[in-house]
Amino acid sequence: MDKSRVLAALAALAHETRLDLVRLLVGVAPEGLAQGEIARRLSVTASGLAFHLAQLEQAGLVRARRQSRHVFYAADTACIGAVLGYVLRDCCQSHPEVSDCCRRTAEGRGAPGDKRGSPPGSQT
Amino acid sequence: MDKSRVLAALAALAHETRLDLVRLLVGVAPEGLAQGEIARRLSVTASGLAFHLAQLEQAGLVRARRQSRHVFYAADTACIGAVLGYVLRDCCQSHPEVSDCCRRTAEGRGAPGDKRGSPPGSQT
DNA sequence: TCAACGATTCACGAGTAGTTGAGATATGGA
DNA sequence: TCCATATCTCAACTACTCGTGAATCGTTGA
Repeated sequence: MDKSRVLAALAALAHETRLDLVRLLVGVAPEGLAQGEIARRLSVTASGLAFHLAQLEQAGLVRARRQSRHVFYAADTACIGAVLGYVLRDCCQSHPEVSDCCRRTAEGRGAPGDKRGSPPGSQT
Repeated sequence: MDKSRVLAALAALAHETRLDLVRLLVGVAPEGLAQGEIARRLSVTASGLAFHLAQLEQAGLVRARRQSRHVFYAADTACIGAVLGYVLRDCCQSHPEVSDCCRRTAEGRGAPGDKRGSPPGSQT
């Protein structure tokens, strides 16, 4: 897991459709879903879906598997975890507060002293 | 921490210069560094740095603080952790393998059965 | 007030991402 | 073989991002 792979993965995740794709595919991992079924569930066009799946596959976040006329896409849960772990360790040097907030948010507990209820500039 | 904030944060992180910025600023958190000092350390132009810092600040990943003629930028470690935690929980539904790989990578242990030494299509 | 310094903003051009529709390709069944 | 279905590829277009240099703004100290 090197820097360029992590950058590609982050760029791949930084799009609403692809984040939805990852959410959907992680939910059905490790079997995955056929492209047509994904298109139906997320209401995206076939060509748009192919584009986004290709991005995710190139970033290593999902893997494709042909089965007769269908192509099943499955989330690569190990790769997704490795990307998050890389950001935690290499970019954040395992900073205690980063790790702590990550764990708390992941456990659905939120931050105890969450001073930033709304971010500067992102409120509507 | 809603979806649009996470998307903005991921997009902000998905750039080499900004990932370097985050690494640098997390390393000196919570004090932060003045913009000129950051520019020197990372060898980027002043205008380019201002652009990237603005991206990071808008995404909530760093915070600016004026001190006389200097503007100090500090990483918002809680926000960074929350973004990672959101991806773990909301997008990956706390999938055990994702959490596991994340924890292992963050602890520098790597994955035990890492079948993907190199990703499909990202090797040079 | 003035000069020096740090930070910000602006315009411009190049490159890339995203969306869409049309057509091509591959597979399975009648 | 023919048709229906599933997936892929391509071109065209729009919109955005990024890097750069110049100009501008704000603060400080003489």
